[in-house]
Amino acid sequence: LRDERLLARVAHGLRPESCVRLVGEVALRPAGNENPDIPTGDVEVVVHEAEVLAEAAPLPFQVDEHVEVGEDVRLRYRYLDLRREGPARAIRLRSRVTHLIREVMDGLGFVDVETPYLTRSTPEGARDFLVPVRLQPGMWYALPQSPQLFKQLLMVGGLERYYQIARCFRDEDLRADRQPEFTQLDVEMSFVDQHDVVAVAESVLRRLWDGVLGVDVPDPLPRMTYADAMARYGSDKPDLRFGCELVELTDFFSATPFRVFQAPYVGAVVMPGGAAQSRRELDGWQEWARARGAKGLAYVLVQDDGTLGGPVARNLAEEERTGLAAAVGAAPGDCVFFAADRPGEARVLLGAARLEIGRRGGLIDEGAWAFTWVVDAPMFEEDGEGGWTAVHHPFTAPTAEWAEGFFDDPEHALAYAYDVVVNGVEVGGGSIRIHRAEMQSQVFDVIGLSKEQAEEKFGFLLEAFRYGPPPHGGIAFGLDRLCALLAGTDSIREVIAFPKTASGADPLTGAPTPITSVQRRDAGVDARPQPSRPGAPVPAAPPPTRPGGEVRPGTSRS
RNA sequence: GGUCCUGUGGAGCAGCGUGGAGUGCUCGCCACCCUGUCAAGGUGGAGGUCGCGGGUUCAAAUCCCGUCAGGACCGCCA
Repeated sequence: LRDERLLARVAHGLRPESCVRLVGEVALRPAGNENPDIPTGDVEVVVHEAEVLAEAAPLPFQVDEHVEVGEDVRLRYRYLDLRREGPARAIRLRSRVTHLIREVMDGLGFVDVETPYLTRSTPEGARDFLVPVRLQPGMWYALPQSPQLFKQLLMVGGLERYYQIARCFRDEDLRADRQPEFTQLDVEMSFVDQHDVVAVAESVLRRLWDGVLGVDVPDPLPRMTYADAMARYGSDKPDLRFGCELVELTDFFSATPFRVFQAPYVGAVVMPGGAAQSRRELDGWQEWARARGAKGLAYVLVQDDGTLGGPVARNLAEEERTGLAAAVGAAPGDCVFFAADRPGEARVLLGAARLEIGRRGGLIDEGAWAFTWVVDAPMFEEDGEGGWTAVHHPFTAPTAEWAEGFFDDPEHALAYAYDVVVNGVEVGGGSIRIHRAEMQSQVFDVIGLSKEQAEEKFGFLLEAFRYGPPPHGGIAFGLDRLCALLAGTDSIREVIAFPKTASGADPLTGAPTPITSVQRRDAGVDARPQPSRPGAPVPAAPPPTRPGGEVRPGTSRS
């Protein structure tokens, strides 16, 4: 269209978000018409030709940074949402991240290998997503929870340095930081110890934070032991952007008359200025604690004159009241929260309280980056039925100190297992693997896995390990969590192009959907597997073990 | 499996505690007017089974029970 009046009419009738082709001259705006709020605010286009390539229907929501839109509507029309500046930036940031990762890994001589997405179910750990196999009615693939076993096979295969940006699938409940399919940067290396893996991981993090944010990451990153993290922060992924460390008071209260504090462990965390809270707020903490399965959250208020207030104070002995503030490092005006229980449970509760104190009190420096490694994780934990289960996975090697002793003292045995934590978010985790058969069978013994059961689950890996496997170890990063951190968002949905909602649905496509009876028949969903088929044992009920993988998901455990 | 929050024209909210006419706000949409505009301005208009089902009541968006959907968390998630 060249006629000026027609041009004006076309332009006038256009809705926002229509797709147009314009021909004209770019010119500086006349004085006074500049708009400093937009990138193109200094120039304008004097149009002399216009064509509507595709008109936009009235929009379900305004594609406009100034309007808040609910997430369900955004995801239903994600293609419109992605036209907005924030969402578009998050997706482009992710592309930048994967690019930088490939640069680093390639530069370090790593080989990018794709492992199968249609693979074998391992009946423990997270639930598998299952895929029926038309060619073998009644038989099922599982989508991988991680490429863990394949990457170890690649080490046996002599690849030496493997990485992959791999999709992983876990059929568990969703969270702000958990999707049923998510992406891992998966890494495995041969002839290495923990320091080598840590060094590679740090170069990835360093490049990402520098390349995306221009932020220098400390070199090397700080480390703390798992035991330290639990004792000081009540978490295996401590947020180190603020203090408020846990204080153990078991000895302090060793002779207490207060029955509640006559427990294997008593600890406290101080809320600065917390004595000014209203009764309603203090009651709110009780509700908060009960929502996490605790009986409550005992507290005392340190009053301005140094005496103690609150319902717990009068239950304490005289010398406990006078010495308490000093023992926990509380000042007048502070509130002290207590937990008395078995150490694990109490510390987790105090750790959660600490985070809540940080959030409510505005103690967290939002501009800060607090990195740390958490190392020397325990090898085993109680399975709740009188036995032991692997904390990380059953191929995780004990530390040198525990190489001989782990079998006799599984409770205290430590592993070459390491997590990297950023601002309280576990972004990666890995371990050095066992590559010697004798040690491996000892571990299986500890977790109560018979030779036959081990054979059935991991036979192919154990067989591979008969042929001279190199010592190896690795790590995996949660790519979605890395991107969310770099993008400054709490939800990984923001850095996933088409994420799923809490019920596992995709509001855009409507997935999942029922299938037709024809699809059902073709897929062999209801067919019974042929028991005689070779290599297809009908799985027996699994013993309570938790085999391996990495990037333990977000929530803390005792 | 559990706890909590939310659900009101197309979008975002208020109204709900203490029941009384689908009431209100911001934006969008439609028409017209105006206009060197860029989150334009003016006038007028359309658009809602208050998520759904049941109950209590003379009367329910509001109170109760159930259910569905979304969100946060616990469990779960090697």
